[in-house]
Amino acid sequence: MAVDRDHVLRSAAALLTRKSTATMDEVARAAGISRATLHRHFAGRDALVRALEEHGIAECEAALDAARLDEGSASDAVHRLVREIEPVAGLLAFLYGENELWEDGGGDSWSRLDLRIASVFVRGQQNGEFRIDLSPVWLTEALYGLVASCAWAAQAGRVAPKDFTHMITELLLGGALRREES
Amino acid sequence: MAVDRDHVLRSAAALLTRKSTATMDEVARAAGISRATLHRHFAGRDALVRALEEHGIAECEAALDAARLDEGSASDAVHRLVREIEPVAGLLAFLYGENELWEDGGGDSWSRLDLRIASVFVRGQQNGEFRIDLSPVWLTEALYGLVASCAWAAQAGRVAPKDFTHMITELLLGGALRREES
DNA sequence: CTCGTGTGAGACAAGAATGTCTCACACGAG
DNA sequence: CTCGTGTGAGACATTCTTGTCTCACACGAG
Repeated sequence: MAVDRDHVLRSAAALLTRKSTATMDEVARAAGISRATLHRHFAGRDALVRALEEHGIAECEAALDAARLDEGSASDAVHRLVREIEPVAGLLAFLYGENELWEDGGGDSWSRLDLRIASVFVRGQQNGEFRIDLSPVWLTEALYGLVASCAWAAQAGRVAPKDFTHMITELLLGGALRREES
Repeated sequence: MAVDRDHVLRSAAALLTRKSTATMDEVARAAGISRATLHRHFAGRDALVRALEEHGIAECEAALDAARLDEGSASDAVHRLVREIEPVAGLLAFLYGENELWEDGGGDSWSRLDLRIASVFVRGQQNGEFRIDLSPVWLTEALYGLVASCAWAAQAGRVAPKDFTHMITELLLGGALRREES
């Protein structure tokens, strides 16, 4: 009978992404529980958002670990990264849009994630895989943006969720231009 | 002595992008006016957000007009599009993150914008400029995502605003991979 | 069955945000 | 100068949200 904390957090992220001013009552109903129960698990709105942040960070770190970013070519690493991120894309999209979190502490965790992702692009540039006129910081931000866009578009039914990895990696790595070679 | 409506809307967008739960009082102070004056110009929070949406749509339509999307190659059209969008990127980023707008009416205006942008990608695919395994819908969404990412990153000082057009168009069209040719 | 745990529903007060109002004041036009 | 307009500051009631509490009930373990 215990509430599924993970399910609550995912529902909250999905709802708050669409409607950032949603009340605790709306969050509770979206998760299929009562406001009282939501309050039993999260002291308040702040606590909920902070839990959302911590949960998102933990999931992303796990995804980065699973992606083994240091192995193989940088391109393959990006592929694995996007594939591992897909399950938590909704969470990441919410957190990425919630810029206020980055200001009041907790930014260290995000910096660490940023650094790990950016290092893949650095590696790709150093070994000649990636072009050097686009900074690793920008490529990292762009990855976030594409993941969030794809998550939102999929949630809205505008794109097929099954193409998540393909759409993001192909665009991020290869761009929209048609290539004669390869 | 009249309040600069455009300035108020831009301030509001910039603030609400960072802190979506900001109070009317905070919005007013961010714009350098009193809450009373803000209320004289926008009946309430809903009215403010709706005005923000209408203003954003109008600016984007103007940007699309100025970009002359039907002329020249599709690549050049995308370049012009991004360049014209830059001044309203902050506004667009806010509206893109505020998905709740798309649900309760007004979605028609956005659909029209979507269609105009997507048609550029359709044209590019038809004349062989763009690859056909990435749908125009996705490319449109990706463009939004990249514009929003770049606007946020620039606002946070993580990337140089002057590279706005270059970073977005190069990544969107060419991707991150290094190319031997050309 | 009986008990303990966890939940839903709802009441309640405290607090915050909103919307409206009044008043004083600065400014420009005449 | 005098007037009209638009603004800032603040008071005020209303509404919404929040946080806490109580009570009844469903469920599983024993």
